[in-house]
Order: sequence, then structure tokens, then C-alpha cells
Amino acid sequence: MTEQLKRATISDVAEHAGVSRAAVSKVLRNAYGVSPAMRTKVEESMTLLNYRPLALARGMRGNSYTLGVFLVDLSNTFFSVLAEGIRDVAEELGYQVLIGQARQGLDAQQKLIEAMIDRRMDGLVLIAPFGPNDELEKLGRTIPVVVLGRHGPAKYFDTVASDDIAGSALIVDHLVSLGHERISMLANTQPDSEPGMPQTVRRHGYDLAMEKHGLSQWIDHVPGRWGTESGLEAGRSLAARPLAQRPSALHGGADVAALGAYTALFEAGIHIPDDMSIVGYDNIPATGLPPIGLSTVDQSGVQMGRQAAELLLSRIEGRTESEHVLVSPRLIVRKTSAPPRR
Amino acid sequence: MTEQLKRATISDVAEHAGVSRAAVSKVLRNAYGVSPAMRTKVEESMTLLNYRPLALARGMRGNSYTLGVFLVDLSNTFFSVLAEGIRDVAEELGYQVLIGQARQGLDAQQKLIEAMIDRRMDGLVLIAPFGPNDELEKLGRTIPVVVLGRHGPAKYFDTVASDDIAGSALIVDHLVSLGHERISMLANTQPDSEPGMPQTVRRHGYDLAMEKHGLSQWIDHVPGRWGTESGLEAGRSLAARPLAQRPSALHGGADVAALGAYTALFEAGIHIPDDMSIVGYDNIPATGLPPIGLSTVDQSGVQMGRQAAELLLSRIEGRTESEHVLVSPRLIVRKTSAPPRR
DNA sequence: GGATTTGTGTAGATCGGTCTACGTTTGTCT
DNA sequence: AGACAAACGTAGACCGATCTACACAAATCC
Repeated sequence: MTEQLKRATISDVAEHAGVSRAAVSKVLRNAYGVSPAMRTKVEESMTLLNYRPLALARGMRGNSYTLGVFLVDLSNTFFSVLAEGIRDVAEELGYQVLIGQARQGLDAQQKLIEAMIDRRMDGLVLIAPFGPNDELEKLGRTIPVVVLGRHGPAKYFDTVASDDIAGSALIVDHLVSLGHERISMLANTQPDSEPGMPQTVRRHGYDLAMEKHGLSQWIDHVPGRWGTESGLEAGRSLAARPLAQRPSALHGGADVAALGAYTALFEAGIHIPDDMSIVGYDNIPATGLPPIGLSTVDQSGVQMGRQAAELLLSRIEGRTESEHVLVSPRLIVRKTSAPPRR
Repeated sequence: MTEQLKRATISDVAEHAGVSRAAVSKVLRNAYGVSPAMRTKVEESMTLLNYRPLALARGMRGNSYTLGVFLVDLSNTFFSVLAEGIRDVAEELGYQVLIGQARQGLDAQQKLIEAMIDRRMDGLVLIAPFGPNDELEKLGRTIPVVVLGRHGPAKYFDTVASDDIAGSALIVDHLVSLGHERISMLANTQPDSEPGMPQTVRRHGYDLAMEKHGLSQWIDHVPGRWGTESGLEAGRSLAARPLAQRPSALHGGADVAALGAYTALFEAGIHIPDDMSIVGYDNIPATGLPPIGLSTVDQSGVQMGRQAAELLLSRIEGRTESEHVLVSPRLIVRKTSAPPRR
């Protein structure tokens, strides 16, 4: 049984190359003041000794070369697509992405963010965080932060979001063009909703679009949160309404909720789209399964993830004025939206 | 604009409490040699100064209190359920779980694992890793490792897996009891398959079950990998077969693949379950959507995740003999399995 | 040709914890 | 009472990098 070989440290490399530790460190960081001769000499020793710098130790003074991605819900596959986009960009620049998943609740979120700070991550991407904008501003003054899914403006962090006003308009326009008038929306009415959160903006976009079409009288927010569970409940509550008070079409708010509602309505014998049209939002993979074929709005998650990573890295490099990116959504018509039967 | 307050260090706490840094460290680690008086004194100072130990610095000598979860595919929602189980247990014991997602390929996997080691994680849970068992054994001698989804035996790491032999038998028994004889299986035929991998064991379980029922002549492995893409292709290849060579039922191997096949067959006009029955494996959320209702095998992911975390933590505490846990799967009959039409 | 600048390399402090070794006090046993 | 062990607390090295300050040599300037 061979003894576990001790891994090489920067001192080992320095000794082997016959230079100082500081010199090796410079090579490692591509810092100024290294002659070509020295660089090759050191690099040879590094490969020879199979040296890998200990990211942990680097983090003590310099960068940890680690980015944290904060998520609430790993089972929302849209979020995992975002995470992929982030990873792709980060890896190209030698950063490692580590994902943390928080339990529900503001407390758990705070804990996880602290845990990431305590591990000296160089920056954070927050995907659909809860909580007031103030808190995020405070956080943004402590560590570089990009928030994915919340709209700007913000002073101390960047944002990348889908243009949710436009997205809601796409949905309402589409449904109206099919002949619908009575269009409800699954509105995320979490108690701590803030301006800029997608639920707030999408709801507002829905209101605006309805007004634009002269359908203000039919504006109807079905309360709940955006998750499968809550979508189920919302669907049941719709099914329980007397026929005369039931909408002919539904803006699902988010795919996970829309699919939940779909499920509940289906189980109640309400046929989609004959009895009711449904359009979701996010274009998660499950929406494409053909027996379902949920019409939805696509936000090109990978692209958004890449954008977020680029912003975060440039912020780590020193940029201080905040930037706010809006991505144009795209309507995807499948099988759950059709003219009302009437 | 208030200046960002510097965070308190262990020295600040020590000074405030009028004790040595070593003493504070002892309190922090619940180490031996702390009087009750001293403990309360130190703890008061800690809360007063709002002190949080820097996990990064702790990792330099002691534990980093961080567990790494390695994943290949974040969009496989079964994996995210596992991750939740791991997190729940780890958090109770003061460990933080961070998830790393690798690109496809052995190289990318190796890189990610190294990155986790370089961040001094205290232990790793590998979910469905690629690669030969030897490599994992070598890894297990470097750092505590639990492999989720691969069967034992193994000397230097623990495993938690579904009893895939039993799971495959559940599927075949169920289909046979419905009257099927010609039962094919989507067999994951990745080039680097190793004994102990779920794809290997489930395929073997299928073979055994078919033999048990005297159906050896119908054993049929449809080649591919386990992913939506590959499932689609497999489904198309099945649809392209002349009717006489088409199975009447399909063991999907894994839900993601089964849903892919479902999609392709559906699009080819083959109706499920009238023309063909399909049973998946994993019970991912999408299988429960009512218009689909994929029959499948449940492995209680949260439970498996919890088990894995418990094993990892006990290994970190010093256990050295490996343990291998097998979780009993459970058949879930929904709507995609029915008697053959004939 | 002396002064200044530029390029290259090093010594040693530093980050914020943990750990070992040891000194001091207190308690227990004969 | 003296010997010995247990309990408690501290000093200071240590983990593996980065970073600041500075020394020295070569190149450039007037």
C-alpha cells in the first residue's frame, strides 16, 4: 500500500526551481516583474511537481477564484439552465462556480449568503432572491453581486432580467388575438414582494396589457406563490369557481405554477385548451413534452446566465457603476392556447 | 455614506473577552478544556461583536465545514432531490453544502473534483460519476467520499444506491403480469460503463427478470445514453422498426430517457399505452404530470441523500471501513402501462 | 559620467484561524 | 502532607498562499 503522496506547495516549487516563493506566486498570478527565463523555469517545475495552487490558501489574502451561485429552488429547471450559462463563462476565466441551495425563507437565504461570504467567494450571483432591495444594496457594498431575475435600478449591484412587461404583453396579446377577453393571471402574491421582482413586474405588465386592450374589467389576480404546490391550489380554486366566473384563459406567471394549475384543472375534468387556455413563462424542459405542450415565454436562460457571469467578473475586476440588462422574451406557441370555445 | 465596518476576527473577540485567541478557538470548536465561566464570557463577546468565524481560514488547518456535491446533470431533477436530502442532514451538523456541476466528460469531472479538493472540502458526495472504480478508490484515499448511485463493493468509499436488480424486476414483473412478453429496455451503453453503475446493474436485473419469466428470447437492449436527447433517438429508432419487430412494452432505464422515448413515439403516432407500454425509473416530478402519468420506480431520493450525508459525516469523523447501503425501490403504476392490445 | 528610471527578484509580514506543548491551578488519593 | 492527576488557559508555530517594501542590476537621460 503506497503512502499517500503529499501534495506540492508553493515552497516546494520555489525550492525546485531555485527561486523565491514570491517569484512563484508572481508567475501564478501573471503579475508584473517576471522575466521570460524565470517564467519558463518556474512553469517547468510546476508541471514536474504536478503542482496545483491551493485555492483555499490563495483566498486568505487574494482571490479565491470562486463564484457563488445562490438558488432557492433547484428543482426549477430554469434555474439550473441559468447556472450552466454562468459556469461556462466563469470557467473560461479560471473561476470555479459553486452552487448553494437555500431552504425556503428569508432566514435560510441570509445564512447561505453568509456562508458563501465566510468562504471568501469573490462574487455572488443571486437567482431570484427574496427580501427587500435595501438588503441587497447593503450586500452589494460588501461583495460583488449580480441579481438574476430582479429588475433594476439598483446602485450597488447589477441585474439581469427578462423584460417581464414585454413578456406579459406577449401572452395577453396572443390570447386576445385568439379571441379571449376573460384572461386571469396566477399572480405571485408573496408577502415580501418588492418592486423589481419578476412577480411584481409580470403582474404589472399583465395589468397594462389588459388595459391596453380595454379589458380592465376582467383583470383578475389568482393569489398564490410560484411553485408546483401553489399552482395546484390555484388550479383547484379556479376549478371550484362557478362556470360563469371562470376565465377562458390563464396567464400562468411561471411554468412551474402553470403546470401545477394544468394538473389540477385536468384532474377536475377541465380540458386544456378546449375549456381553458394556459400560457406559462420560462420555457422549462417539461413544457415541451408533447402530450402537454405548454405554450410559454422563453427567456433564453443560458444567455442570461452568461450575461450575469460577465457582469460579475467585470465587477470583480473593479467596475463600480451598476449595469442593468434586460433580455427580450419570445413567445412559444404550443398546444395549450387556442380560441375560446364559447 | 457610512464606511463598511470591518468584520470581527478571533483576535477581536479574544481581546474583548480578555482571553487568548486559543481559548476562543476552543470555544468555537467545542474542544476540551473550557470552563463554563469562560465559555459564557467568550460567547457573550462573540454575539456582542457579531462574530462569525471565517470558514476559509478555519480550513487552513482544521475543517472547512464544507461538503462538496458533485453532479453531472443539474437538469435531472432526481439529482436535485438527492442534493436536498444531503443538505438537510449536513446543515443540522453545521456543515455547508456546495454543489458543483461538471460539463460532460471524464476530464471535466476530474477538474471539478480537483477544484473541490483545492478548496479543502471536508468530504465529497459524487452523484452518478463516470469513470472506472479504480479512480474512485484512489480518490477515496485522499478525501472522504460517498458515491451516490453506484453499487458497492468498494474499499475506500461508501456507496448508496437503489437496489437496481430489484427495481428492474419490479418493472418486468409488472409488465409480465399485464400480459407482456416482448419487453425491450433502453440500455445505457456508455462506453465507459463499469460494474456497479446503475446502467449496468439495471440492465443485468432486466436480463435476470426476463430469464426468470422464460422470456430470454425477447431480451433486447436499445442502445443509447440516459438523457432526454438520447431517449428521443431511441424512441425514433423504435418507431422506425417494422411493426412485427416492435416490443409491446419498454423498460425506460431512467425517467429522462423514458420521457424522451415517449415524446418520439408520441410524435410518430404511436399511442401510449395502447400501442406500447413504458415504465421509467426515478420518479422525477415531470412523470407525475397527469396527461403523461409515466409509470415508474421510486427511489425516495431525499432518503438516499440523507443516508449519503450521514455516511459522509461519519467518515469525516474517522470511520474507515466502507459501508454500502441499498435502498429498496417501489413501483408506481400510473397511466403508461396497460395490457397489450394484441 | 553621474543621476534617474526601469526591470527583476527577494525577504518577511500578513491573512484568520487551529494545534501542540507547556505552565499553573485545583482536586484526589494514600 | 506530599504525590500525582485532571482541568484550564496561554504562547507561539503553523497552514499556503499574497502583498508590500526594498535591494540590485541594467538601461536611459541630460
